[in-house]
Amino acid sequence: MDAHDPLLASLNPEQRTAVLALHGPVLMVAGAGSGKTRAITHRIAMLIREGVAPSAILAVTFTNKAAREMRARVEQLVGRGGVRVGTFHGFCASFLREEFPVIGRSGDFTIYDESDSVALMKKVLAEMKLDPTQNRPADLLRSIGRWKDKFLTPAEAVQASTFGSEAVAARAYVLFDAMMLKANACSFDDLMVQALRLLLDHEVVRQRWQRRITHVLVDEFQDTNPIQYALVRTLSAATGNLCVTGDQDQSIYSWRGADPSNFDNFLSDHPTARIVKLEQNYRSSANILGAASRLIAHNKRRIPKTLRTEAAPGEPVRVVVFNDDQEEAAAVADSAQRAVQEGADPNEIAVFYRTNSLSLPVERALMARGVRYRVVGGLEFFARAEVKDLIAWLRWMVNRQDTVSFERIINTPPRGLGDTAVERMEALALERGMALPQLAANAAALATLPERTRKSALAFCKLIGVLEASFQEGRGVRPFAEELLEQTGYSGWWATKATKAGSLDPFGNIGQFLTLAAEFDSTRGGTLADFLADISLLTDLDRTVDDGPAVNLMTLHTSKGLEFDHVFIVGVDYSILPHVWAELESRDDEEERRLLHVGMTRARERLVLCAAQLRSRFGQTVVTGPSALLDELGRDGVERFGDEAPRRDPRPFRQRWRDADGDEWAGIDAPVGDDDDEAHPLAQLREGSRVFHADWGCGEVTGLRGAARGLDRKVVVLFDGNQRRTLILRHSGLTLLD
DNA sequence: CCCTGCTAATCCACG
DNA sequence: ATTAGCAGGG
Repeated sequence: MDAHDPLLASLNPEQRTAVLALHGPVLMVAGAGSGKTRAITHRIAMLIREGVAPSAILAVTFTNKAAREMRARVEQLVGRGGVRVGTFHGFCASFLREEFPVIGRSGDFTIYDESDSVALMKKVLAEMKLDPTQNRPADLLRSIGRWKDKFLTPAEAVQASTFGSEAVAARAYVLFDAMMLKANACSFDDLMVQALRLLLDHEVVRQRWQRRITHVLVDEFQDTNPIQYALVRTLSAATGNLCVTGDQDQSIYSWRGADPSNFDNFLSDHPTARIVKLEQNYRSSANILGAASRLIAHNKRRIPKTLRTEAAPGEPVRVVVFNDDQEEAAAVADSAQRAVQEGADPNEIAVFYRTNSLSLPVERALMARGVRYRVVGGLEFFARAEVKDLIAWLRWMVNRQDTVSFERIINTPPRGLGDTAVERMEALALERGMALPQLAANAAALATLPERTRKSALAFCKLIGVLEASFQEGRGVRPFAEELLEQTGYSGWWATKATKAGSLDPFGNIGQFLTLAAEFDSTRGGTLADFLADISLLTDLDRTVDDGPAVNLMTLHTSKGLEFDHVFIVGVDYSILPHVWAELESRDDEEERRLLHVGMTRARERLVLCAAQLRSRFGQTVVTGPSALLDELGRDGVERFGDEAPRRDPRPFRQRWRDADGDEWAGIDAPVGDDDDEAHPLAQLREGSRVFHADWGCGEVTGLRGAARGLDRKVVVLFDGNQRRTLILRHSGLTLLD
């Protein structure tokens, strides 16, 4: 091959092999920072140069962001677009929008996110007459999700589950899916389940897509679940042109059904597959790579792999243990600020953490120093009430069967159609054999309602008429959204409400949403349904416009696939990493180790790992201390500060205890026997007792709360001077005055 | 029917 | 520490 070929010149021999293996099954094992994206994009460019139509190439990435980057790089290489690059969810959504009519469903379905699904699950529970506190909707949805990951139908799940809570979940699954169908909605899991079912059950569809797509590439293959693998396997079955890329050491999504044994399945399904290994690391300093490699070597179930580097050792990896999370946050913020002052690009600085809640102290510390930052990922924006309201209105305009959205908007803003009114309308709808939304849009049918309800319902009905009249496809999403905000009276209502709640900029999020709509109108364009399908699959990560230089904050999971010059990882604490819940789910620590490994290998030049002895949790301070994983980094090229303390004994942090009354509660230590506590002077404290506190003075106990017993209860005190405080009795420092 | 104030639950990760 | 959900008064 020609070494001067621009598509090959910049590649090492391993990468060239990957690029040149154009047809047939290929497994690319690519360690962190080994130039995998480069190999994939050059491979796509090569395919196009060899005459494959761009639209016949499907590249599946893990995030929208990765998809955008890959698309841009391919376009830059070949000078033209058209390659199908997207996430599994994105591909399936557009597939279903086109193919649902084959089975008589509308392509204008609504994609339900987690909170929408919870709302629907609550209706399911109501129908089943189950108590939502006993059967938590989110738990049921998780069970259903696991069945869906395994491609089990509701009927099959019922058959497979005889045991108590599992049987309840299976019955909920049956009803939930029926209601989803009625609402013409799909959950994130459904997108893949329905797409695969269509492909498998309908030969016409299958052949259409197998002809349409001749080459399939999958990135982050270690994080695919069985359904996703079945999807790409089916799509590529006719040609066998399936190229998967991944690294088992970066498998961090087993909790959503990802199955690393897909690697083995791929090889047994494709015996002729070519295996290419990329083991040259181009990203990190030798010290960073060394520490990360020593860490991951502690995993037992792993094919040993060694990443090479030609980089200099660089500065040492630093491990710092602080007294508490405040100190930790302050130190990280100081260090980031100093780096910026010394000329570093803030965009090249990142702070990672295991759980989203850990971002808060860091955010405050950065804010206090005036350092600009952005929180990457998450759903904060799309979870805002006003954004959800507006989306619900738009959704319902497209899909009148969407009950979850309907119930959100029927009385938003308030128009006298509260719970009782809606119940009455539901009853009437049932009587008339109509769907509720249908009824709401039908003036004649509403005539029999009681005076007040009827008036409100008719007004709503009229409003729908006005909105329908002003809705014209092609005029753009933004103008319609603006009109909707006015016609429904939402703008005025929200302004008063938000101002009362103390918001300085009540239209901030709505404005951002409108900008998003305007962007859609001016770039991609399309119907309102297209727009809704797009934004349903977006996270805040994708909404981030170029907002200038800022330090990046994100979870370790979100960091996958990214790289930064400076990386700080906070909260490498006992009970946080490995996270205790991972233990409770009887998952071993290997995935948690991989998670830290992923975070570490994002760093190019500078890596700092932080832990704290004390950390605030639910507003209270708990003892944590450095994680045992920090011992596995070795000494070579690693500098430690404040990390001499012995590790805590590995007792699960969230140990469950049962008290004398049989009530279960969670805590660090075993409950102190009631016998000991009985003797304590505060044990006599009752509602109405007079008490004294060193900081707050005298006061009166107005209540005792919480599931705990004895001195572990919370006590509410109204101090003289009208200050109300809630304290844990044992640590309250109160003196009983009576 | 709407608003207020109190209570209980929350925080493991993602599209 | 924050917030969603609920009971009781206007």
